[in-house]
Amino acid sequence: MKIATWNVNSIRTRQSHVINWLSNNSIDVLCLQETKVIDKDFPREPFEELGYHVYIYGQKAYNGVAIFSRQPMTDIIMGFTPMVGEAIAQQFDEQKRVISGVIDGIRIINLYVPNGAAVGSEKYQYKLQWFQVLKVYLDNLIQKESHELCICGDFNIALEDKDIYNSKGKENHIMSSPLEREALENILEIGLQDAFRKFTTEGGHFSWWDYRSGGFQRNRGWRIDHLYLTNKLYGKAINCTIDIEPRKQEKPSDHTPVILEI
Amino acid sequence: MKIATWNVNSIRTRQSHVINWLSNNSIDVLCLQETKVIDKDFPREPFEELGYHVYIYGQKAYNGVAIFSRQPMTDIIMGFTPMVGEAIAQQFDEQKRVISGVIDGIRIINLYVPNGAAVGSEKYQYKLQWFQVLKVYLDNLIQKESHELCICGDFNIALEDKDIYNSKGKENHIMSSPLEREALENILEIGLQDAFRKFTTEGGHFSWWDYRSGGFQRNRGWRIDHLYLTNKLYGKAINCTIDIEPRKQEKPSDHTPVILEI
DNA sequence: GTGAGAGTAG
DNA sequence: CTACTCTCAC
Repeated sequence: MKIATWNVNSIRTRQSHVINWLSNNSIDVLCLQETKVIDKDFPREPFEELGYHVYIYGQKAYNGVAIFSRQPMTDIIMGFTPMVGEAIAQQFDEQKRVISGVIDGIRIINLYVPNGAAVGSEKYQYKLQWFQVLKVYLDNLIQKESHELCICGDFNIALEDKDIYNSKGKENHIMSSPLEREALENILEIGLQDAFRKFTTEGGHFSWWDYRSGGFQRNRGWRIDHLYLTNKLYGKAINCTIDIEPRKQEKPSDHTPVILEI
Repeated sequence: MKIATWNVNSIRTRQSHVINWLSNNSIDVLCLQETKVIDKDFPREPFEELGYHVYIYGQKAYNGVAIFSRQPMTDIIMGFTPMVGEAIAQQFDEQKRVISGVIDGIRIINLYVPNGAAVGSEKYQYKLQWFQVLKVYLDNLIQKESHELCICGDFNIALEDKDIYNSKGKENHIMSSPLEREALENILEIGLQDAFRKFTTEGGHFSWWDYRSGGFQRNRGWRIDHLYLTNKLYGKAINCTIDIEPRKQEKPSDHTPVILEI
């Protein structure tokens, strides 16, 4: 079984890219971020024609997440609210960043973590708070269910310096600042491990390259798209790779897919 | 010799359309309207590579006119000001709608007449005033020079009911109202004749179809792009046709070229 | 319906 | 650098 995560930066603009990629890669579950479209305008049909069940949670212009699954998923959860209650989550769920469902006894949680703009900014505070809500979400989920977890998506955080093309001078950069890393590590403490790092220890593997100043051509990338697995599932992981082909194409997303095989 | 007029609705967006069309049609002079680009960003090179001399008079976002000519033109005039003086023309030349040059003893005057929005509106008044300035421009030009004239472009006026797909209910419509027609007829009184009407008398020939509500598919068009000639030149006219092929293509301009052969 | 630009976001 | 929304113009 192959589970992939891909920030497509607009599903409408990237429709053909995603179709081509799915046609050439036997993906069972694809988690998408930054679909940037309200649900009624989401192009479901082309993906349903490819044989996928389509679960979407979108908004206008920004954010938006979706899961495509060959087999139907169960127990779909949209946003934080069902797990943490309106009191805490309602304001956070104005931004559509979380969708989850169960397949083959695995709960897949697809996240689009806030970018955070600049360290210390209001959006940075929002990002850190968002992780606190995510923690409550996961704690409550674990109390209710006993599925293995695959928590994946665009985390907008590189946990280690080797996940950044040139880590020098980025000690307090957005996506690599200590507070962000702590926030993510705090999440992982519930018992999650980075699937990619089971198979690859060296640095220089990236999943995102800034559109600006030829980031991809110069390989100035960051590894910020991740698949985190609970213990049993981590044990079953056969492979985890980054496919940079989609990033080489015409009008690509700035992210490229990461694929887990179990 | 073939002289054509074409409102391209953005030369940058229509670059390939114009290149293809020029490659397949032996055009000596092409008058363009609505280039919608400032002079420094005008894509000169592709047209110069096709063998044309490029004369441009543009502005940001709106309006903008240009002439491409196989042979160099002389006595280029940009805007109204050189002919009517700043006092009258300066405000009108904020909108780049007039460019002119001489080739083979013919002065070609390329016009993008204001649209006028709605009858009675402020823009309608502007359109009528603009014709008064054009009259002064032509009177002064005729005093200075003795060239035959080819006055062409997007006139945003259909002079006769048969130039409109369904003239009923358009008695006081923009582009066909009596005051607009009078304004244009007043210009023609200096001794100009419609080249298209030398060869075709029946109606139902159009040069513009609204993008909205499938105007082209339903052939709901208007003939508002014209080539007017002084007597001697009118006598020499061999043919004048509308080429609707460009309007059939992907992402077309809402106008299609009109070609004069002399 | 289509294009350009300003503003916003990443 | 890319994508979206909004406004304006036609």
